[in-house]
Amino acid sequence: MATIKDIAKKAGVSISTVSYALNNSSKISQKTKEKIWKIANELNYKPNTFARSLKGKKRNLIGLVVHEIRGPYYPELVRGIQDMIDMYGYNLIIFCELESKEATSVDFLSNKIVDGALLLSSHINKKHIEILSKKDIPLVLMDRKIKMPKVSSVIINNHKGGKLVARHLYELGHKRIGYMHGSLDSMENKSRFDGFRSEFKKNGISIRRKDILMGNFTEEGGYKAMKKYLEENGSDIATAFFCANDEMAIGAISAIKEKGLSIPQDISIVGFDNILFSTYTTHKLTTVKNPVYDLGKLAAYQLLNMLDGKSSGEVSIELDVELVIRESTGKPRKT
Amino acid sequence: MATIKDIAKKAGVSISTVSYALNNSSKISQKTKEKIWKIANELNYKPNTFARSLKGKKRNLIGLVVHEIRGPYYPELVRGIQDMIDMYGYNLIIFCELESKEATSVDFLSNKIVDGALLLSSHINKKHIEILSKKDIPLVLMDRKIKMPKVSSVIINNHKGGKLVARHLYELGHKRIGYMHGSLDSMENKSRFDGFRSEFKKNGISIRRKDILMGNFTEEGGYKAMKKYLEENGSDIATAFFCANDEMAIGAISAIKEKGLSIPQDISIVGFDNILFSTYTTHKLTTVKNPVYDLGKLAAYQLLNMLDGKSSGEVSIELDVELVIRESTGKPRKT
DNA sequence: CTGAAAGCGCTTACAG
DNA sequence: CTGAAAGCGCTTACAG
Repeated sequence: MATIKDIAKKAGVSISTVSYALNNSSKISQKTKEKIWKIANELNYKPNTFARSLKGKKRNLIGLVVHEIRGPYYPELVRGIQDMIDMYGYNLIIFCELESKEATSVDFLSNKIVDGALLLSSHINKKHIEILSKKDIPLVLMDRKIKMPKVSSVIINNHKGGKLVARHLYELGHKRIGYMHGSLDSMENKSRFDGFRSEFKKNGISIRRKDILMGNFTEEGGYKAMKKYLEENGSDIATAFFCANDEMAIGAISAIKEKGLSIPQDISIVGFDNILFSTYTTHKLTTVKNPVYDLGKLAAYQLLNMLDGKSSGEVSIELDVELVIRESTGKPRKT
Repeated sequence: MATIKDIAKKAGVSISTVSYALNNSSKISQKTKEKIWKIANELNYKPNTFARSLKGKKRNLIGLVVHEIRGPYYPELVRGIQDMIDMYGYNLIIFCELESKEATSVDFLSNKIVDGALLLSSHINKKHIEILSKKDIPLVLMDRKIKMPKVSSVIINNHKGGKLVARHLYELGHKRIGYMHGSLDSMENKSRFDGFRSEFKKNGISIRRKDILMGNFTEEGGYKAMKKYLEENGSDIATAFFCANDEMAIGAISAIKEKGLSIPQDISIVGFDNILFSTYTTHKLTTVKNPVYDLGKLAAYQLLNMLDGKSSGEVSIELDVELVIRESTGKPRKT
C-alpha cells in the first residue's frame, strides 16, 4: 500500500513536494511533477481518502440514505441522481438501512464520509436532521419539507396527486370510495391521502373507516389487504379504490380478479407513481405520474449547488404531477 | 463538532484517558469513565471514523459493489446480506456504479472505507481484484470464481440451471430451441448458456444462430428482441426459448401475445431467477429458482468469517438451483 | 521551485 | 489508574 512517503523516498524529494505534485500545484516544476507522477503510477498509488478527509478536503462523494430499495421506484430515482452527479464528477454511495434500526447512517454522515447527502428515509427524524444541519452537512430531503440551514427539500406534489385522483373518480360518479395506505409514517402517503380525502369532502363525501386499508407499499401487501377486504365485506364494498402506490394497486387488482370481479366494472382502481412495469404486463392502470427520475436529478442538482456554495440550503422545490387515465377506472357499478 | 479534545478539556483529563474511556478500556476507573461518557453525551460526541481508520481500526462497515439495482433481483440480494450482517453488528453501504465508468469503487475499497466487500459487478475485472487482494481487503465475489488470497466466491450453479432447462425442453420434445442472452460480459449468462447448449448438444441438437437473441437482462430488452424476432421470421421460429432471466422472459411473453401467439402452444418460454413478481401478475412462468436471498446471506457470512480471521479466503461455494415447472412450457407445436 | 514542520482526530505502547 | 508522546497519511501555510 504505497503512500506519499514511499513516493518521496523513491523520487528523492520531500513528502510536501509529492503532495503538491500529486495535486498538480503550480509550485512544482513540470519536470519534478512528471517524475513523481511516473513513480506514483508505478507504485499504483491511491491517495488515502481518510487522511485527506481529516484535513477537510472534499471527497466528491454523495450519499443517498434510504430504508428500502425494493420495487421499481428506487432504481429509477438512483438513476436520476447518478446521471446528474456523474456530470459533475461525483460518485454515489447508498446507505440502505433496515427501517427498524437506529439511524446509524446519521453517524456516517456526521463523519463527513460523504460531502453531502440525499435523504429518503422516514426513520431519520427531525432531531437527526438538526444534528446534521448543525454540523454543516449539506442535505436534501426528498420526502418532506423541513426548514433549516444547509437543508433543502425537493419533493413531488403528493397532495395535488391525491386531489386529481379524487376529482377523476368523483366525475365518474363514484360516491363510495376507499383508500389503501402505504405506511402511516410516510409523509408522502399522508399527503396523498389528505389531498384525496379533502377533495371528496368538498363534495360532501367522506371515506368510511372500513374502506380504508393498509397495504405496506408492496404488491403483496396490496394483494392481501384487498383479498381480506373482499372476503369480509361481500358485496358491501366501495366502487373505487385509490392505492398509495402502483405496486399495491397491482396486488389489489390480482385479488379482485381472483374473486371473479372485473375492473373497472365492479371496482375502479387508481395507483400512484406510474411505474414503467405497467406498460407491458399489468392491467392498464390509471395512476398519478410521479416524475421520480427528475426528482432524483433535481434533488442531486440542489445538493451540488449547496456543495458549490451557490446555495446555502433552505430551498424548497415541489414537482408537479399529473393524472394518467388508463383502463382501470370507469363509471361505478350500480348499487 | 466535538472531538475527544473538547471532552478532555471539559473533564479535566488527558485525551488518552478520554480515548480509553470511550473504548471502555479496563484501564480507566468506572468513575472517570462515567464522567467522560456523560460529557461525551452532552456534547453529542461522535467518533470520527476517518481518524480511527487511519490507525487501522475496524469500521464495522461492509460494502456491496453493483452496477445495477433495477429489477427484482438486487433488492432480494441486499436483503439477504443485510439480514446476515445485521446480526453481527455490521452496516452496509452500496456502491452503485454506472457500468460505463471506470471502476472508481476500487479506489474506495483501496482506502479501506469498508472492512470488506461483496462484488457483483462485471466491470470490476480480474486486475482490479488482484490489486484489492494485495491490499488485504477481504472480498467475496458473487458472480464468478477467482482464486486469490483474501478472495472467496459464492455463486449459484448457473451451468446446472441451463442444463435442467435443456433437459426439460428436450423431454417435452422440443427440437428447435432458442436462447435469449442477458449480457455477454456476464459470467452468469455465459454459464447458463453453456449448460443449456451443451445438454442439447449431447442429444445432437444445436441452436441455430438466428434463434439466439440479445435481451440485455431487462423486460424491455426481452420484449423488443422477441418482437423483432417474430416480425422478421414469420412462422420460421423456434418452439421454445430459454431466457437468461425472468424479466426478459416476461418481456418476451408480452411480445408473443401481442403477435397473437399462445404460450405454451406456439412457443414455450423458460426464465431464470424465479422472481417473486411472477406469482401474481405474469403468466405462470417455468423458470429456474435462484436462491438469491440465500446467496446474499451466505456471501455475507463468508465475508464475516474472513473479517473474523476464521477464513483466509480462497473458499468457493456453489449454491444449488432447481427447475420450477409452471404453465409457460409444454409440448412443441407441430411443425 | 522545494522542504521542514504543524496539524487534522484518533489509538496505543510506554512510563509513571 | 492516568498522561505524555508518537504516529496513521495527508495538506498547507511558512521559510528559504
